[in-house]
Amino acid sequence: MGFLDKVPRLEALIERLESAEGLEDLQNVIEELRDSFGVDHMIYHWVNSKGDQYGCGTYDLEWVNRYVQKGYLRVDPVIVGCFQRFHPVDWKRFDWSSKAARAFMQDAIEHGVGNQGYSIPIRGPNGQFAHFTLSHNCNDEDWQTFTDKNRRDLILISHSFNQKALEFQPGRTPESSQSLSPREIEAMTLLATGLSRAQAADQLSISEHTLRVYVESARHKLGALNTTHAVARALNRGLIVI
Amino acid sequence: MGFLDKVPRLEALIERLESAEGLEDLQNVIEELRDSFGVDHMIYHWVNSKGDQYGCGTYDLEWVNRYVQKGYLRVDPVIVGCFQRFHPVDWKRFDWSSKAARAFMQDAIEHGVGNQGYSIPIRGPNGQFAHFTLSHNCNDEDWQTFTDKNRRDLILISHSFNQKALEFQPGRTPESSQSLSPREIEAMTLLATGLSRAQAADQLSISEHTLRVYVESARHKLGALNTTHAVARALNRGLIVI
DNA sequence: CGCCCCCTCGCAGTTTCTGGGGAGTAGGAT
DNA sequence: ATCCTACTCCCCAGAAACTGCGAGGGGGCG
Repeated sequence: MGFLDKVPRLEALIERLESAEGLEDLQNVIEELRDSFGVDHMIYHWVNSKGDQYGCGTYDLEWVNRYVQKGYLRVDPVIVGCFQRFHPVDWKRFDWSSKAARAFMQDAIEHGVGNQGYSIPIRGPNGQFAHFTLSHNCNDEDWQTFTDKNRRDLILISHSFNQKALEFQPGRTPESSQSLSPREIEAMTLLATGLSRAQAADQLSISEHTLRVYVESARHKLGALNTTHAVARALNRGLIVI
Repeated sequence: MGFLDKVPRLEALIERLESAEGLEDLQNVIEELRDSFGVDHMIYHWVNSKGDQYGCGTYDLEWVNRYVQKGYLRVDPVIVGCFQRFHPVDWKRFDWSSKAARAFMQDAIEHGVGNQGYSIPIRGPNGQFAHFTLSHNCNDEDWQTFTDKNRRDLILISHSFNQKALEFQPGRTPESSQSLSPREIEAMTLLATGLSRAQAADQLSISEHTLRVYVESARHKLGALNTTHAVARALNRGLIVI
């Protein structure tokens, strides 16, 4: 039975996904998902800008290691393309024109990655970014048919998968956020918009000294080392919005 | 017929949504969606870093104006709560404990917002943030039944809606092409974590002068007035993660 | 009533940031 | 081949921010 004839049952798949009990189990889940959709590979890949990454999926371990070791993260058009997009996208629509990208593609195909691919960008709080990707070996027409048919189910699955992955990801849970006083919020917000302390104080019609007290206070509450750090933390915790 | 008996046809709704031809038409679409689901209100609310906001939905115009004029954007637990979350969330799970939040809620209910609500956070490239929200007047049990039943459809609809809204707002991502270089990202990330320039330079094993060049460069690219501003913008646009 | 937090204001010395300059290498793109 | 970008290093002087010390009034809460 070809992969076009598979009829994945969304309900059952999501139920299984939500019953997952740890990162190891997610690996089992993604293999089951791959089988349910009948494609060659399915991958969840989480990444942040520090270069940390976590992934689970059905690629060869050798390829995964090579990917990490060669720093393909900064070359991979799937990463770059997903980062710029909102909606699911076929790999054909990525920019493969650069030399590095073409070399990467050739290397990938040699390591068992399919010639077709479909990736769903996912974004969470605090700039979290991931993508959920399917890869397969087939012709363009079949792939188009397949992705058209399963697009919505895949969106929902990728969402649930990301939620599960976030749950199991240590250190991604928000710290105990002590709230800021109204004045502190105002002061931090103005600084975050680029005003100097003097300008911000002027805008609030208070002395610069007073404003400084608010900023200091906010810094201490946030456990921040300096103003920039405090603004960054306040933004990250959603305490201020700019 | 109560709102629990409605059987919205996802296919038709999304088809209609994708045929929308402008922001004005999106307003029609959201009213049709509201009627299809049989709830009191449906809202799409887009927010950016500068405090600009765009919304369309079925709230009273008076309430919308009041919301903007009173700066409720900075108080609204729906905004704060969605900003910290990934998955759709019932309003009951937001933090309504602060005095400002309770005053806001009372004001909202007096202006026709329902006592129940369900919000879906949406994030796009470059730190774009929005939420898709339903509000209704009913008891907890009915609302739970309704949201459980329609959760998946609403996720898909909110996605398509956001894509459409993005399409019609090309100016939404004006400086999107101004991405930061790898070194600039590293430098900004370190500053955002509280390090001084000297410490950050040390960590990158470069001279402080060089680091300063990166920071300056990033500042110019981001159109920021100072380092704190630049860090705030980079965080908001999802260019760096801490 | 005392306690704690919030708001407001002040001084002074030290460190850091800002905003100009200039200069050279390497790699990719056109 | 040439241009452009990214990366690395250097100087200087003025402006701004940080650190740590202080003060007092107001409001809510047990």
